Amino acid sequence: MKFAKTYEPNEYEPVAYALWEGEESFEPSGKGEPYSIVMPPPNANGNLHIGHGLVTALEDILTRHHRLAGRDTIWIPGADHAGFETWVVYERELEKAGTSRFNFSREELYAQVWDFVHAKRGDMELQLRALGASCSWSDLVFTLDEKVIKTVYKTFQKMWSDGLIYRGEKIVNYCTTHQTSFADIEVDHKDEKGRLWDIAYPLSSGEGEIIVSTTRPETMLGDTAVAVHPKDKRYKHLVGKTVKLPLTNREIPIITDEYVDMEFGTGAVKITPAHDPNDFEVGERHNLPLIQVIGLDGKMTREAGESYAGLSVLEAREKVLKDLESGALSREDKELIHSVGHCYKCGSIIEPMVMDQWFVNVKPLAKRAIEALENGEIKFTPASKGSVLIRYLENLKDWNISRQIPWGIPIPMFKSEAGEWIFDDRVEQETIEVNGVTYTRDNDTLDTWFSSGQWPFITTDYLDSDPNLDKAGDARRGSPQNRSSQSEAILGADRAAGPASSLSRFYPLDVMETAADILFPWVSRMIMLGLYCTDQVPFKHVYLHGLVLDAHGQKMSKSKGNVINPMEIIAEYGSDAFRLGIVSSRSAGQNQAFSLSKVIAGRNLCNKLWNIARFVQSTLGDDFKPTKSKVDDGPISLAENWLVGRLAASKRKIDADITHYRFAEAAEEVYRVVWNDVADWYIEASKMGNSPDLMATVLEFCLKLIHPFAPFVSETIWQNLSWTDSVLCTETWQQLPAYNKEKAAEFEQLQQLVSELRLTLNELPSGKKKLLYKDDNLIENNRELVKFLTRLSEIEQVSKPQGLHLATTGREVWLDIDQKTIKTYKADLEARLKTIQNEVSALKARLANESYTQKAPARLVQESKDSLTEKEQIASKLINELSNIT
RNA sequence: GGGGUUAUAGCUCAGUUGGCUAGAGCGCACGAUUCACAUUCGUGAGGCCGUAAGUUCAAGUCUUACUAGCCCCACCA
Repeated sequence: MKFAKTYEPNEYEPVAYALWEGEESFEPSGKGEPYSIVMPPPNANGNLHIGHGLVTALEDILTRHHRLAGRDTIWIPGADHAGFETWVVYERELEKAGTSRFNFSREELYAQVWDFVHAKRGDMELQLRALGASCSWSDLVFTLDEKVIKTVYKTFQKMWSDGLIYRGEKIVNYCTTHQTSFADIEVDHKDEKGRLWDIAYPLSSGEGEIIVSTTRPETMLGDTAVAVHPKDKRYKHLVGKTVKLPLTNREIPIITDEYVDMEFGTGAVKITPAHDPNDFEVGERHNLPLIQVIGLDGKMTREAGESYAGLSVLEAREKVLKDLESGALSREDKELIHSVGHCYKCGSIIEPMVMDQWFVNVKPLAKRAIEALENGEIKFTPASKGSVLIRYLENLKDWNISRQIPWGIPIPMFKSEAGEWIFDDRVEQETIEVNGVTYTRDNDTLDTWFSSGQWPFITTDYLDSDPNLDKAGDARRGSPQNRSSQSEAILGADRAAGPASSLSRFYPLDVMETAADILFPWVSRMIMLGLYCTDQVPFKHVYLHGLVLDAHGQKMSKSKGNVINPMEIIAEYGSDAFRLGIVSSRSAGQNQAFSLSKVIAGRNLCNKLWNIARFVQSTLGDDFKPTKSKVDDGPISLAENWLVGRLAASKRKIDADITHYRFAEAAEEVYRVVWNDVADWYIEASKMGNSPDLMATVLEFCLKLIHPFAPFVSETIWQNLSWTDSVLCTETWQQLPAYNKEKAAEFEQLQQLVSELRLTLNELPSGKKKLLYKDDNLIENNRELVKFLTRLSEIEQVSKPQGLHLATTGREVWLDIDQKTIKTYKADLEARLKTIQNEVSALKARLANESYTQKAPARLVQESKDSLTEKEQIASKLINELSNIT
């Protein structure tokens, strides 16, 4: 016997995975219609968390399902340099070592982080293997691979030429701790209690004052105006005059702007264009000067005044309030709840800062994306996310792609002394010379989403192959002077020589499966950049999964200590159990709890399957080989005919579920068919007689059904069977033999009989029971089977039956028991009669309703009638039986 | 402020275009048993499907309002 008594996942899983890798089972077959998924690249130097566990399970199910279906399937793995995330980790390492980023050049830092990441890289890939990911390892892409950078620069250059990337001095979100700017979407807004202070600004003329309300008094040092609403009558007479800014005595004008809310505070707002996004816009409209009073280090600048320079923002606030106490602070401060932006990594308050940065003009990109979405070119699961995305795109503002961190793709832009910017990809040089002019490199790096937004066509090498985009050009490098129609040429620049990539057939992707919370930062970018660079949507479907919460529905977090590590679950229950468990009880887009009981159920299913295999192999014998071709070897017994029908129906249901991304339902169906149909009925019945070849076919079919969900146990069994010599992972579906529907229906009748008998026997006192029947061919022909399934001591045909008539079975059968026992059973019978009578009267009432009989479909009406007749018969038999009990 | 989403058994969740008796896993109760499996087998008890109204022959499912929760977006000094 090749099958050990118990299935030990930890023992078999690595063996199965090694087999797959050795056989190159995950490489695309090159045959059939392409099917492609690209993995959202996990952090190269991190560990996988439970969310990755879900991603991997879902994407692997899709991949294996389609591979089994004969598609030319690829699942492209990736590893993310995770720009800012990794940088934060590395900066902490530097800190631990007692040094800081400021002691190294950009090149040194880049090299250090590279080594740091590569030293830690690999864990993540091992963990993906432990999860059973059947991804094509030879096609793995790291987000800093040469081909990534090459494509990203092409895109950058094209966008620069098209005027979609521009240099702008704008107000950006800035973390003074990490000393980098962020995109709007990276800022974490929290409602916080703040204080609102009223400060009197005296008019320059010396007569009167205007009181402004602010939550940030320290920024008044950078005020360049006071604004009121143009319709505000209270201040009409003051508009155009100037005030003397307290503490600095600078004169600033009183202006009007629609932005001001008359209802809020005093209705007069101090305007600090350098440190508030709204004020910045007001400043632009009114040509106000910018005075930067907070530096990039979070300290007050010299412009803030001698006595404030060098103070932190909070220290400056204290001092300003103190200095104002002499009179300008006009009233008691008030509390208010307002939203404050924080760095999503360290929690520092985000300072709006005016900086020179690279921006993407998103309007044209978003417009095209919206059109594609409205045309239904991409289907979303759940569907509502499509319209959510459209709304987001409609309101999208220009995108800051500059980051002041060394770990990332360098921005390929150089500036001359005269302030002229040019594109050049020689980023390894600090200065370059073009036509005798020296240009200096911009030291910033690109926002990671700018490169990962191009992931679908980068990973499939699409730009290197599409003949439509391959318009050879010689414009290797562009400058802003000739920003004409270069862009088309640029993309084709150095492609003409290269061979067409074999992966390009996989673009656009069939499905992009990812977390719902990166719909905006990632999915939106992929759609915009995909359309822009390839003229088509990057994927046909988007499936979004929600957060995996802890067992009580709480978000997992290190601080709460409720983090569940998928590797620990795998170590205890096995990878298959983890996959089955995490996929169950979960629907698209929904944040749902992780339930260990589902993992346990999954483990039990693996055990059940293992034991089915043990039973089958031992029944067939250790040297079994099928004698006939599988298709010809049809079912013989009633149970076999029934089971073949069930398997076919089950496969249809699972196919439909997967097509509609109903993973949990598909997994539930696998569980049901293996456990209930195969183990509980077919295997049990087969103990009373079976067709060996069919039994082998049934097992094979089950293994294929379950393989996408539980690849390890199914492959391990496949490898151990005496008659298989292939790899299950790369198998395709076989046809099931034909079956006889009448025989299948007869088996269902037997099932009903067995169930009724079991129920009745359960209610009766224990002991051996004999079943009597009069004329019943079904029972006659299946006497041994019924006896075995119900544990009856004997089944006999008699001419004069006696004992308890089992009316609810709908058959002429009796349990041979004495009157005394029957009497004890009377109450149960009465209860059952009552239930049936209730059903009868409900049916009668329904059929008495003319609206129902006239308007409901005839099929339903007929069903009601049939059901009524049947139940009335059983009821009358029960009444008859009860009357016989004395 | 805007948008999304959820409410079904003790717990975690299914329930697709309305169709009659609302399902699963785990848990619980009762019973069984040792030759596929105690990670087992059989049986059962648990549900005014959040509240109120409406549409319909028929509503867990559709509509409206309400209540409670969760999530996302947003610059309110």
